[in-house]
Amino acid sequence: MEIKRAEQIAETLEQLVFQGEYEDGQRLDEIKLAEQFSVSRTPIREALQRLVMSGMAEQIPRRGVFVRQPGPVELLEMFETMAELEAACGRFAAARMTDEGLDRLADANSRCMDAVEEEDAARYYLENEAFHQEIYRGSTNSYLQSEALRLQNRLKPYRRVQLRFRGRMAQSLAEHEEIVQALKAGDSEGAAKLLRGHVTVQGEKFQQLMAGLKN
Amino acid sequence: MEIKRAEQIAETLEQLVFQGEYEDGQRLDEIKLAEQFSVSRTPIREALQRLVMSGMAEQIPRRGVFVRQPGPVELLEMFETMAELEAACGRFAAARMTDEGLDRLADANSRCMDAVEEEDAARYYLENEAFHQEIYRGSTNSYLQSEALRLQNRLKPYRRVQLRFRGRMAQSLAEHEEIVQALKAGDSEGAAKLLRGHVTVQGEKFQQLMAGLKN
DNA sequence: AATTTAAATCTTGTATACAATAATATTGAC
DNA sequence: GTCAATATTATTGTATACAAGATTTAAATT
Repeated sequence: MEIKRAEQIAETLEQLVFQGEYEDGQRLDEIKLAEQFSVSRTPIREALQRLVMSGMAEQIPRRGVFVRQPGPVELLEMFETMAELEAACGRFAAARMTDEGLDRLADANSRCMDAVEEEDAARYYLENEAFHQEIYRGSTNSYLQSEALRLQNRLKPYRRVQLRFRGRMAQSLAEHEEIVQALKAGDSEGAAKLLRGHVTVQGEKFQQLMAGLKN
Repeated sequence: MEIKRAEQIAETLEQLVFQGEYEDGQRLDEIKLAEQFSVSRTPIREALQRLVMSGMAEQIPRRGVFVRQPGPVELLEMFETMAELEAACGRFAAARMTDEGLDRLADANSRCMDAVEEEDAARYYLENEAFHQEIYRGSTNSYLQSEALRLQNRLKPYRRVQLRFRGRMAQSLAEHEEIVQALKAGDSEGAAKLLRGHVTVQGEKFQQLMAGLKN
């Protein structure tokens, strides 16, 4: 592993935890990681602290830090919370989005449409992310926006999976269309409700997939 | 200043920043803090990182960390977000709270009532906090609960102020009563709307007070 | 005198050394 | 042979030493 500084190490470790490189409960050995990254324990410890702060690991004093992969229950809770955050963004966005913002949203959605036509799930995943981020931005509340971005990023690896469902992309796109209409109409309640449902479905699909894998 | 370990130092620093001990933009000098706490720079740096992570300070690489007191705009944004988080908690709580939870909520509210009768603002502040936390808990979503607790804690020093408004405590209590009724009735939409309003008023009162102080 | 350049100083970031505590192994008693 | 007590080892947490970059001060040149 190449030499990096603390911040980059934290990012890399996040990626590794996201990718399931470490399993739940595994202790992150400071010394081994220091050797792997060819640095001393100091920047490793800083990176580990960041992992702990972002909820991806747990620290037990004098024992070490242990990766904490969210279980099915916590994931469902996180999806539920994401749905509520997005609903909140939509509520504000409906009342506050500028014409430019609505244009950007329409553009983002048309790129989603392109991805569906190309049946490019990887691209849809990215464009969909951008679409939602445009709504966060539209809330005109940078704190809420950053919180939404944070959780979106945290759920990233789990959202990816649910697009595998047959017809999910097309359905998702149809929901997008409704959401855009509500936002254009300035319908706060409608936008909030639609976004809540849109994201909740993601969580449910994910749960279905997880349950399916267990059988 | 007494000797403490990193975690305690972080807590103490948070308190100090909360109390406005350091003004916005002030650099937190590692060496000076190390001397003040009678420890080396290492635990100080850990504590500073935690401050940065919790958004109470900003880190500029190779320059240092600087306290970041939220301005009026950001505070309004945070109150708005709090309102939405509480609304979300209420939405779930209305559908999920157990009888025991409802009992605890009623108890918490009656303690709020006691505080109002005693005209004890400090106590009302505490009991009110407990009342809201009971609703977070009632959401039966520990992730959402922890997020709500996090923001509630972050807004703590600013909520305190708005209780100074004449009649605010009594009005707040009346709103509580409505909220309890909606939760008991299982009225998700009602509970969400009431809580949103209840918290939004707090933010608005705070804004009024800030505007008043400027004149 | 003002501006630019270079030197010195200060500060952060990293590495290493040490201290304290937890985990493990070893020895002894029953 | 098993359990307990103690010694050993390993690991985290803190202190100190060093390296690299940023800021300030001083000097030199125009």
